[in-house]
Amino acid sequence: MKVASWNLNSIRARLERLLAWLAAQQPDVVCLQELKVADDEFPTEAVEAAGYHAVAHGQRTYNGVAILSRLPMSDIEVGLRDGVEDPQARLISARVAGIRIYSAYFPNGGEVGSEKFAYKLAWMERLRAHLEKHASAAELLLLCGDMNVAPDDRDVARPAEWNDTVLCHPDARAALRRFYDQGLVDTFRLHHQEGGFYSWWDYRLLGFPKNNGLRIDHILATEALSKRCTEASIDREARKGKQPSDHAPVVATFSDLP
DNA sequence: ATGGTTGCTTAGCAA
Repeated sequence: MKVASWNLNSIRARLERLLAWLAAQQPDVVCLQELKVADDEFPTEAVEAAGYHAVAHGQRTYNGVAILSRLPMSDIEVGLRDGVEDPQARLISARVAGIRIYSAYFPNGGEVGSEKFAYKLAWMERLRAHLEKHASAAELLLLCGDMNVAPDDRDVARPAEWNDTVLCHPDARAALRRFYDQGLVDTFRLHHQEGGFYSWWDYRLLGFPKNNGLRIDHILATEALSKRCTEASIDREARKGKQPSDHAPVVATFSDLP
């Protein structure tokens, strides 16, 4: 089973790119983030014509997450459902072939010390608590998404420029490590201990031509699933060309699954 | 370098 995660930065602006990528790469499951459309504007027909079921949790202008799957999905869950009043559409999950798969768009966090940064850290802790409650260590589970955290300096082209930002701040990295401590494995790191691989390049800094990138999009797997992860990669090619998303798709392949 | 670009929505916000 080939699973991907991709922050599209608007599914409306990126639909043709998405369809071309699905046709070329043939993933079985794709977790999407930053749809920026309400559910009634999600391009369900185009995705189904490409051979994928789709479930989405969107909102107008901001955020929005979805899962595309060639296999049927069941037990759809939307949001954190922890009693906190939160209108931001950042989480959806579905069961596919016996695996619970989450598509998550972690808050960016704005500036260190801001309200947004506090919300980011709180949201990460809410998600961790949700997984602790709903996902046992033995369960087959994937947490995929734009996590807006580069795990360590290997994942940052220019650490000195980024270490004081919300993407690399020690508190953000510590919050991400708590997912690892809970038994989730970074599938990309599993196969690539060396640095120099990135999934996001800032439009503003002209980051892609300078390769001033960070690895902030991740596919985390429970230990049982991680043992079946045969390869992991980042499709840097998909960041090239006209009107790209600022993110590249990240991919992980699992054996002994449909 | 407190810069720069992109998308959504329509001048300003978010990333």
